[in-house]
Amino acid sequence: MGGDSPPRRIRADAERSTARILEAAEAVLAVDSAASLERIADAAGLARVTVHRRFASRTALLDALAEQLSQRYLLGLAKARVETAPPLIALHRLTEIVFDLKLSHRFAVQLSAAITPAVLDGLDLLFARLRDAGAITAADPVWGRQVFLALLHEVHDLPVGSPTLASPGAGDEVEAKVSLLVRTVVGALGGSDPHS
Amino acid sequence: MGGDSPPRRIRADAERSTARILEAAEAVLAVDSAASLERIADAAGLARVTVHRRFASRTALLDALAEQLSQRYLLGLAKARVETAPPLIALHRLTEIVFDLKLSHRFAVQLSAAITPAVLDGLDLLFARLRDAGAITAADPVWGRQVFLALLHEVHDLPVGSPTLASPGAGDEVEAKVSLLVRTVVGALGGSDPHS
DNA sequence: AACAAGTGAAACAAGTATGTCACAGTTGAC
DNA sequence: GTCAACTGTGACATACTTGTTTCACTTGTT
Repeated sequence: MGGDSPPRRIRADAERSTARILEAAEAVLAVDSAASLERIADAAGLARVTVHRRFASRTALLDALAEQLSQRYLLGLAKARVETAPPLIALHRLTEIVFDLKLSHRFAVQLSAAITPAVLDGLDLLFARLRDAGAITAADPVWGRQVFLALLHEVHDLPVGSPTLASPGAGDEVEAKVSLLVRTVVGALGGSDPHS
Repeated sequence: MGGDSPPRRIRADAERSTARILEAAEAVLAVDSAASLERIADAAGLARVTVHRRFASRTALLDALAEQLSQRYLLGLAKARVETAPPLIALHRLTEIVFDLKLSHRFAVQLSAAITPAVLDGLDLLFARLRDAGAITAADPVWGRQVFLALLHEVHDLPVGSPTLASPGAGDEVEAKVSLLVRTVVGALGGSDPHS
């Protein structure tokens, strides 16, 4: 009784729509996590029906979004060479990469499904390596991970004029934030200040 | 043309209902910030109509809740003697008090109206005093306040079995969390470890 | 005891969000 | 160019939430 799945080709058109919907959803939901599908569709420049055609339900859209964010985190962990690079360097690089994603981390974390076990494992490994290298004294990598994620938000949407970011030279804005985060996290976890 | 406000006595009955509704709202909204008034009414053991009688609208309920939380924070700041006590002691005491409130801080902060300017000022004063006393090196009290609030969440709902909380003796559970928070915040803000 | 205040049940109205459908027109793939 | 896939418009059904009103009943206050 096997009805063959009809040979439904997916047009390049449709795939672009899917991408635009996900993009719009990320932006809109970051501001208001209860935003309607209509507002997401508007932001994507598409009709609401199209959203329903690409995603069976609101939940399906949320799931797809979580999956996408999760993939980005995993890619970031890989690019930062969390497993092999000197852990302090990896932490610095990972922060840079995550900032570059420019996604709303507050939303990403709130969307618990985006932080998959694999992502957690990667982060835990990083903080275990930081501990083993003596960069921090906090024994529990889970605690390190939580502190990192919590402070990530705060640093990320820190107003640009903040005195806290005042860098000596007319340095890079992002670089200042990354340095602040690394310094703060390491300090919070009982490390000696890795200052120059 | 001044119509006297009708001499409407407020029965003790009604005041209890109001309190129960606020209590239930705090608990329910902490889990799901978009929970319906019906679910709040159920949690309060009252009918939905009664909620509407005590609070003109959903917004009015939210406002009242924010007001209540704000008052608790202010009382906590006063009891911790943020303005006069040695700042490190005040930080420790304030953390204890806020934990005792047992309210969902994640929700309280999300409910931005609860953190009124007066509360912010109190916190900023505390971190300015910590800086002046040399307990921390972070110059910007605003940054200190943000770090404090962010880490407050993490420490507050830390699982009890966490290795991070392992205290030498069979010490107080809350005391361990308070110490961890103070240590972490001070470290994050560049203070020398106030360890024994 | 008397009266005002409070409550629950039930019904109602209005608004909004989700999800589906049919139809006509457009666009990509071969 | 042909056909299937894709899209927008408009309409529809359903469900949920907020807010109001009426009525009968209970409870606090004096």
